[in-house]
This record gives sequence, structure tokens and C-alpha cells, in this order.
Amino acid sequence: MNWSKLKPLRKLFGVRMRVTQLAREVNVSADTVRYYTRIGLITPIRDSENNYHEYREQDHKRLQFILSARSLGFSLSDIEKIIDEARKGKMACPLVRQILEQRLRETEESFNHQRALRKRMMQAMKDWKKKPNKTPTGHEVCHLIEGF
Amino acid sequence: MNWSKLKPLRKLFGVRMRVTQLAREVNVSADTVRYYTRIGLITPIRDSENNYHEYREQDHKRLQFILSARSLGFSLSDIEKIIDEARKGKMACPLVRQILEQRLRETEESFNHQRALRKRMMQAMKDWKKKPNKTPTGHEVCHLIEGF
DNA sequence: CTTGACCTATGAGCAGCACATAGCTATAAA
DNA sequence: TTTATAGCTATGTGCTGCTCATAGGTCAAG
Repeated sequence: MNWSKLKPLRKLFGVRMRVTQLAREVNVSADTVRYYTRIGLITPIRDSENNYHEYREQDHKRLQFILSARSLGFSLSDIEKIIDEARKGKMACPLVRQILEQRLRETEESFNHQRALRKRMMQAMKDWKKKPNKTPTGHEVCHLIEGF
Repeated sequence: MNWSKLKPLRKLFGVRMRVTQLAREVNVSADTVRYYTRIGLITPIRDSENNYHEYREQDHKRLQFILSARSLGFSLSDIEKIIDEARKGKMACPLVRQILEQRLRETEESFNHQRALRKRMMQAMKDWKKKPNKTPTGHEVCHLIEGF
């Protein structure tokens, strides 16, 4: 049966989208949206005709929330907890504040690690400019690394 | 049979260690050493009596090489390639230089991302201090995140 | 000889996707 | 109307670099 002529009726129930269209609207890959769907962060309905996911306006909003939270360093697991709070009608804000604080500390830490790594790498680049290449001897692999 | 009385003979063939002892000597976890062994970066021999791995001096050196390379941002896959070059008797240095260059570029990039993330997070911390907690309405989850 | 602390190898799990696969859809040409 | 085919779909698997869980082995003390 051809449902295409009936599709306009769906507007009565709100706009429905498939995964690729939704992904394009928020500028992420379809695989990312599929992944969030798979782990239950987004809960679209199924089109019983073809088993495809149908994303509604609320799923769109949910996805935007997820992406905003991601851009603030929240993990998907954090986001799940936050959404669960809100689903239970509770205020998620205190939890959100607390998680942000913790993630910020972690980000500071990994930022410092990155900075130190970057420094080491730049130092190696510099030092190695003066050093020659060598053929490995015995159980040595590369004197540049071993001698750093 | 008790082999312990024969063990001193092994010194003729060099010092042998088990995973935990080697791990302690280089200050990493035994699981890390097991992992490197599992993926073939370190190739200890097997004690045929008990199927345990026996690490020799060359494995110790190899592990130190791996850790030095890791501390310069090389991936385990990079390290595998480098070791393979050396095993074939080739000079690994040119490859090492080239990989370092690439990894440094990537580190710069992710460092910049981290810095931007950190900045966003700190900004959010600051902004949110003036904002109240709110009970979720409709399909909203947390106005702090949504309104950032 | 038995207890029990500690050790072992191996399988599985983690984040956060990206990719491979097999099969479905939709549009346009024939 | 059929057919071709481009593009879509859901789902399974792979990736990095470990860490943890499990089942069993070792070994010195009692």
C-alpha cells in the first residue's frame, strides 16, 4: 500500500523525521544520532511499516540538549542521569551544577597533562634536530626515544 | 618436583621475571604489562611448567622503550610499527621523526579543543551562579544547559 | 598437608562513536 | 508498470588503552 498520499495527515500529529534528516538539522552524523538512540538517550517511535525510527519534535529538543551538554564536557552517562532526574519531575539543576564542577576539575587535570605532553613533544622535536639517524643495535629500537 | 634448587642455574641464561615484578620495576600496573604482552609488543617466553610468562632483560628494555614512546605521545600502533622497522634491521629514526611531527600536530589540536572546553565550562560556572534552579517544564530538561 | 594470601592467564567491559553489512525505499528512467 | 539504482535503514562489529572479573595455580607458613 502507498501511504505517501496520507503523509500530510501526519502533520496533525507533528513533524516526523528520519535519522539522517534530524542529524543534518543539528549538524552531527547520522551514526551519532543512531548511537544516542541505541543507548536510549533519545526515544523515537517506530514506523511499524518498515521498522524505521521516527523522530518527533521532542526528540529534536532532546538531541539539542544532549549536544549542548556534551559541549560543556558532560559525559553521555551524566546526561542520562540528568534526563532521568527531569523525567521523574525533579529539578535537575543541582545535579547539573555538581557534575559540572567535577568535570571541570577533571578537564583542568587532563588539560595540564596535555600541556605537559605538548611541551615534551616540542622539546623532543627541538633536541632531535641535532641528532643523527642510527641503525638499531642489539635490543635497542631507536636511540632518539631511548635517549630522551 | 621442586625446581627451586635449580633456579640459580637460570642466572646462566639471564634474569627471568614474572609480570608483577617487571611491572613494579617500571612502575606500571601488571595489567598494563599483560596487555602489551597480549598484543605482542612484548614477547616473553613461556614457562612450560605453569604456562606463566617469563620476562627477560630484553623484554624489560622493550617495555621501557614502549613507556618512553608513550610519554612522547606515540600510540601503541605507532610503537608497533617502529619496533617492526627495527626488527627488520632498518633505521626506525626517520619514521619516528615523522610520526612525532604528526602526533604533535594532533596534540596541538586536541590541546586547543581542551582549552576551549575549559573556557566554556568556566564561563558556565560563572554564569550559573546568578541563575536559580528550576523545575523542568514540558520537554525541557535543565534551563542552565539549554540556555547556555 | 592444608590453609590462605597472593599470583596467573584470559575473557569481558568501558566511552563514544565510525564503519561494514545486508536489506529496504523512493524516485526516475524505460 | 517494471526496473534500475542511488541512497537510505538497523544492527553488528571494531577501535584505543587499558581495567576489572573470573577461575584457577603457586608457595611459604603452620
